[in-house]
Formats: sequence, structure tokens, C-alpha cells
Amino acid sequence: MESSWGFIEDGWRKGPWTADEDRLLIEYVKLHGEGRWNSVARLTGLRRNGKSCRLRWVNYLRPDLKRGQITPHEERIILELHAKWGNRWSTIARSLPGRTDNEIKNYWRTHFKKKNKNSCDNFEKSRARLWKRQQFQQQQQQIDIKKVMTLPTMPQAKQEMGILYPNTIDQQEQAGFFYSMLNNSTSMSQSEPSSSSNEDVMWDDLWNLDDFYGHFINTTTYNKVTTPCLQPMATPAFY
DNA sequence: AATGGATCCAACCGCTATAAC
DNA sequence: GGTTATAGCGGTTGGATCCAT
Repeated sequence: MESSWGFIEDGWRKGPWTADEDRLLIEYVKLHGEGRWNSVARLTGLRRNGKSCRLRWVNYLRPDLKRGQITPHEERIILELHAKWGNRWSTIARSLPGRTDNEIKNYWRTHFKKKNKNSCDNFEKSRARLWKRQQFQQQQQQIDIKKVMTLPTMPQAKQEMGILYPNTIDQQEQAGFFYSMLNNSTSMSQSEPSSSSNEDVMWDDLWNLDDFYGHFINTTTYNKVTTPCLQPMATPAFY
């Protein structure tokens, strides 16, 4: 039996997903909703096990995912929440709309785990690189969105999305508002990241963010069932 | 231009919790 | 109460890409 990356093992395909596999999974979710992942293979002919399907959907195909680089503000939130909760990635992810626990975990490992031993110099170098890449990816994202919106199947897809994810659009609008608020609260995230690693400013912003969470939740039609990603930060009971 | 280290990120694994039977 | 299926979590891996030297 083939066992290397991208081949079959125990009857299941492993490794990187193809566009066709993605399409099958998306269609399955459109028809049957999220869950019952072990039925995917039987109902779609996809040779992926349930676990792999779930992971692919949750981490990559979900329509409410926010693509692109972690912003400086998100970075600060991650720092603060990690200080509070440790490696509880899924808990941290709930405070970052559109980000997955996997994404945050990856980000932490590459940026902060080693950063402890490195100098601020490396921190700024890294941030400058991120900033450049982020600008590029934001441009690409806009182009991709335009392309998708012009597809002929979009009206139907939108309708189906509305059924499956009745709050998707609202959630994205809220997330957009959320981030525009964050980005407006300081010039740091939109300006060239040169000498902006001032710790005081950073923590001030975090406390402002706490205030903002409270304000946002009180002044919008917040519903914790349909917008779980915007839950207020709180220390778990067991702490 | 070549190269080696750093970084990114998708995908895997093992384990645990919970629900259904 | 035991078993099985499913979902979710955190840790790890490895290929691709970036970038400094």
C-alpha cells in the first residue's frame, strides 16, 4: 500500500487536498450541513476520512474564515490571551473572528516561542516582513473576492450560504467593523512598522481593546449563539 | 547566483470529552 | 454502565517559500 505523502493509506487519501476534493467537500456541506464527517466518503465518493474532512473544512474551507496575515492588533490579542490562558488555542481563537486555533498556534510557534530568546531587533525585522506580505495579500484578497462575486453560480451559492450560515454576512460585516475600529484606534497597524514596539503603547491598546469589547457587545445586536467569535474576554472559572 | 536558516502553514497524530445506543 | 461514533483540542511534522549572507 502506498504510504508516502499525498497517497493512499488504509484506503484513505492523505496529504494535500486537491481543488476537486475541496469542491466535493463544499458541496457536501451545502447539502448536509456541518457534521457527520464520516458520511462524507460514503455520500460524495471522496476518499478522505471524517477527521481529515472536518479539519479541512474548519481550517480552510469555512466561508467565514479571515484569510491573510495576522495583523498587529490580532498579534497583541494573541499575546495577551496567551499570557492569560496559555496554549488554549481554541479559546484564544474565539476572540479572533475568522481565525482558527491552528492558525494562531502556528503563528505563536513561529513568532513568539523563539522570540523569548531573541532581541527586539528580530521582532521588528519580522514585523516589517509581515507588514509587506500583508499588504500584498490584502490586495490579492480583494481581487479574489471580486472574481468569486462574478461567478454565475453565486446567487445560488449565496442563497445556500444564507441557509447554512444565516449570520455569515452579518458576522463578516461585524468583523470588518471590529477590525476597522481596531485599526483606527491607533496608527500603528497601518503605518510602516519601524519603531513601534513600544511596550506601553502596546498594553494601553490592549486595555482599550477590553473597553471596546464591552462597548461593542453592548451596542450591537450581539447574540452569543450565532456570533460565538465575539465573546467577551473572561478568565475561565477554574483560574 | 547559491545556499542555508528562518518562517509559514496545511495536514497529520494522539488523546480526551461527549452523545447516542 | 459499557461501547462506539463523533467532535474537538493541542502538539508535531514536513514541504514550500522567503530572505540574509
